[in-house]
Amino acid sequence: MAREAAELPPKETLSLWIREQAQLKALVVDRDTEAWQRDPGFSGLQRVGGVDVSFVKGDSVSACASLVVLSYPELEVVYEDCRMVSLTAPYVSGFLAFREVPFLVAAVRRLREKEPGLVPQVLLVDGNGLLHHRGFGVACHLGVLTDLPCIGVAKKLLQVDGLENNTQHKEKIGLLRAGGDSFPLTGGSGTVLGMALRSHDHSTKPLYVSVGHKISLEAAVRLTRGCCRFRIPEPVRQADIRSRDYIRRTLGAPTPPAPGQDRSQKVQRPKGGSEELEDEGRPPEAHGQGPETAESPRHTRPAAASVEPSCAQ
DNA sequence: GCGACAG
DNA sequence: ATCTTGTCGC
Repeated sequence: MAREAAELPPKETLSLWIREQAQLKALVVDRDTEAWQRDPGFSGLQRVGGVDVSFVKGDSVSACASLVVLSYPELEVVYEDCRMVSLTAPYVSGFLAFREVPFLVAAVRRLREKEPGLVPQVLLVDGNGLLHHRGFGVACHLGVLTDLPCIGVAKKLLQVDGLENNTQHKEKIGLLRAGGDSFPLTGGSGTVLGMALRSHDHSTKPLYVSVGHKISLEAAVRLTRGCCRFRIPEPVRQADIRSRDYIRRTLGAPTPPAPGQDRSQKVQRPKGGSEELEDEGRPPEAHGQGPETAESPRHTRPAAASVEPSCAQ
């Protein structure tokens, strides 16, 4: 039952969110902190993570949050965690993290508990880092809350601080000749907020890379490039593919019955009729079931009186 | 009224 | 984010 789109938050909520972003932003580290980041070939880097959230078609609440870990430099998936979640916050440009990040933090926590040896050394995040209205995009947010190095990888330019996807910008894109070519995205303040990167020889549309946490912009761009078999970096791409697949497999049985819990969430299975093309009857497996929900409405809780990272490495 | 708007 | 399979091209 597709719940209705969450309404735009009241302005008090937005001001709380802005305050929380400002407090957490003070904790961002925008330089290399790990030895492998300085190495030309990233020697010492073995695991790169990717996160993504995919949505159910007619439903603005149900989604699948996924975390994958790939080996480096082989870029083979060595860990996958997909989980259905119930989003509470609506999408508001500039506040993406408040919608998605609680579930991504939870995924990282599960990984730390179950497979500490597979915790990634860096996370590629679908969205921006410092390239953001207030310099604190989802990649920064997730980085601070997990204390993991994070890179923001956006597919579209966030037009902020004077940055515009205008004719001049498109001209610069046209000058990107080969995979790895890039140019800086300089905000009105003169600060370099990120880089436009041609991630692949056969890709015209650039990626917009920015620092999330505990990595320099130079290393962030170089690593993003090093993760691209196609336009989208493999960790993010795999997280996206697998979360979508998970949703497809879950659609036929939206409410996985947890043993011992007969919370009848009324979900009508497709009737005998030819309502829908069924996938191969693949029972929900591997990971936990039951939509999880972000704890109590964020907007009712006072902004972080304490701004400590919830997970320390 | 019109344009902008990461995912 | 999502709506959508096959098809054309390198």
